[in-house]
Amino acid sequence: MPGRPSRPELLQGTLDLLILRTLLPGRNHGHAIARHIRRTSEDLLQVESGSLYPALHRLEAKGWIDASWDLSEMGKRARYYRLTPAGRKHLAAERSKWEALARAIGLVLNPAEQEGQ
Amino acid sequence: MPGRPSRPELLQGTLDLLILRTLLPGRNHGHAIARHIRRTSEDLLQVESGSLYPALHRLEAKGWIDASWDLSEMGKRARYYRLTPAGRKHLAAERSKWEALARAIGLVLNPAEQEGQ
DNA sequence: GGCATGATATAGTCAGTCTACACAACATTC
DNA sequence: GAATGTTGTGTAGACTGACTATATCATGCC
Repeated sequence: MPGRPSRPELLQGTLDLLILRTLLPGRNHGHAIARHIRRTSEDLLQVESGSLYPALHRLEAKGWIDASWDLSEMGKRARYYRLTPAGRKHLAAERSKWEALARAIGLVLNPAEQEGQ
Repeated sequence: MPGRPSRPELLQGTLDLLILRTLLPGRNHGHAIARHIRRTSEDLLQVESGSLYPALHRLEAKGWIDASWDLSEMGKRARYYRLTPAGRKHLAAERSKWEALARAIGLVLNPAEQEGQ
């Protein structure tokens, strides 16, 4: 019986975005994707395997990425994922949705101090 | 039987933050809180009542806000909410959590282009 | 009476992240 | 050859919280 989950570190939906972005320069496998996200976020974002793999399967099912087995740099079998053309488009769309959302929330948190109530 | 929900506009957890922030200058009622969020976000964020009221009850149950009945500017009965001292602290904490998260995601989306892999 | 508006509320659905485990393959070491 | 560590993938189950849809009530107005 799994214990009490503390509330999610990551906001729902952003993980897909981070994974797709990580795959933009080229193919990669799950473990390395998680590592890359952790490192580029300066250890702020830690993607656990219980979030990572369901997300990868989800993205593959939707056709944003495709996968094939290969060997990792360490010589272990690993599943390499790659952005599909559709995934590339989707990434661009999700990215601007994120920018818009972050900006909107920023507006509420720090309003532009217009006059007129 | 409720229909198919399109995916959430808002990311999980952010609504609480927006509500608390809206109450920072002073007390307000639900309808007006939603209106304020919509306006200050330039209509990007639309909080529906099915999200709003559960969130208000949740925040009240946690002790971040308290409530009393009164009359709105329009002469209708309305439930006015006010930040508690604990809520004020919680807002500050949530706010910096949001800033950190947004920054972390920004780092992954637009890495700082350091040399070295 | 009928209708629009302001305001609060709840039921039920669903997506997605979390914790906690499990497991396979290989290398190293004793 | 047994134990151990590392790399890598995976699943089960719980939980949170936002969504759609709908209901209710009061007031003002024609």
